[in-house]
Amino acid sequence: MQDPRINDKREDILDIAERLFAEQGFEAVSVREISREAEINIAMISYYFGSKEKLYEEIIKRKLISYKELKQGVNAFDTELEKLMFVAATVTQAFFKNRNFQKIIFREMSLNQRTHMADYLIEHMHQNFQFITDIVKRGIRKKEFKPVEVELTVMSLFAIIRMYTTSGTMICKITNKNSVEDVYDEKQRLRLIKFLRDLFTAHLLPQ
Amino acid sequence: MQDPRINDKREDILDIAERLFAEQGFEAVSVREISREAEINIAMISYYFGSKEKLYEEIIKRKLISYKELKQGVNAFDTELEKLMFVAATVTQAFFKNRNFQKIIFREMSLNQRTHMADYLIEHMHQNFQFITDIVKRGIRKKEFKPVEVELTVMSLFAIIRMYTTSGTMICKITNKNSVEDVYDEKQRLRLIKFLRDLFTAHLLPQ
DNA sequence: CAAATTTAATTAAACGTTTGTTTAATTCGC
DNA sequence: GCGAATTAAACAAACGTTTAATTAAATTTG
Repeated sequence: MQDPRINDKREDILDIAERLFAEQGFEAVSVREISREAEINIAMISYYFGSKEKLYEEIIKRKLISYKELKQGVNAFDTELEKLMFVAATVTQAFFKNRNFQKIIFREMSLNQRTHMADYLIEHMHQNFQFITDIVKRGIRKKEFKPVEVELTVMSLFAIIRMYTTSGTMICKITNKNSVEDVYDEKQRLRLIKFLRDLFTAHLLPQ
Repeated sequence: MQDPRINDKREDILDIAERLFAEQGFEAVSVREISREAEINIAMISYYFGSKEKLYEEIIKRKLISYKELKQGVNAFDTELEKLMFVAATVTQAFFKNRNFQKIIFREMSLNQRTHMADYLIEHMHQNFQFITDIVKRGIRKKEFKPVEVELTVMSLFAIIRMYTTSGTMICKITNKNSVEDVYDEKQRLRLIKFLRDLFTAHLLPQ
């Protein structure tokens, strides 16, 4: 908490390294490449973060969503469907905003490397899951929802948002967009949210 | 095509390397680890495959589904919904059977490494996408389906199967299974297929 | 306030490992 | 005894990290 510019520089390194890790994966990115891109001496990475792996862990932990606001946010809604749709919109927004980060997270969770990190992420994800699962279960109990497969339903919600978020080049090709950026503009975000609303409304509501 | 045992040994190496690449990612696996696990001399990898990267490419290309059978298979069905469900079941089966392979594929597609390989995979995936997209479009034209967002619908189908296939430890935890293997037994496969049927039936059919 | 001193930030160079690949010698099957 | 399969050893290059020296900034002192 000294010179604020020092923390700025630290944040710069974190941002640049995050991008590189998202593009290439942890092992494929060398500390030399990070230092080159961030225009710092290679020794500064050990100096700031201790090691390449600790830098990686800091990148991950700094952005893990605190679902506190989300949990408070849902209270504003009456029906479980509206709560669920609020969650879908919030998660979509967060994923759109931090696409590089999400790439790292989901790649890390699919690896058997750095198992303590994977365990940590799975535990975090599990809690979010549980929170949304409870909404759906409550909806079923109140007969607002059909008696669907709860776990698969919630998993599907994440799966769709995740795939859209992390498969930019693929979706770019499918939807005949010129640039990957076009896949993630405001219009497309709202389009995805509307789609999720339609899909899960048909799936959950009776008739 | 000489001594069949030689090809067996080659296949062994491909299988073992596939597992390692799926677990750890391309860069994290060393040729020494592959040779140790396969109980061969390290030089044999260059001897058989030329290089680590060519070994990797061979692992990928040998299992890319030929969608010929799939395209012929759908002809046995009358309605577009039944065709789509046949595709869903077939893809699920294939993904369940080759989980390690699918992990590699989707990780590779999310990386900006080995861009020619990623481009190749995206092109392949695009064709499969197109095939399924056509089914949905035909269903809409015939008024068998509601006028849904076609691309997002097809993407969702893949997204769900993919997430289920590649997030074993996660799903294991959510569903309170003891072992990851339990997530991928016959019963669970049928459960997932039934879920997909319910979800997309509600999404696609009028009312 | 300026000089002296301490602390922090930054650097170039070197460290010991590990990497993928190659070489040259040897073993094997026919 | 000849060609293919297999081996141990060596290769240069790249890796993450550390060192020791230097510059910059902050603090203390007279």
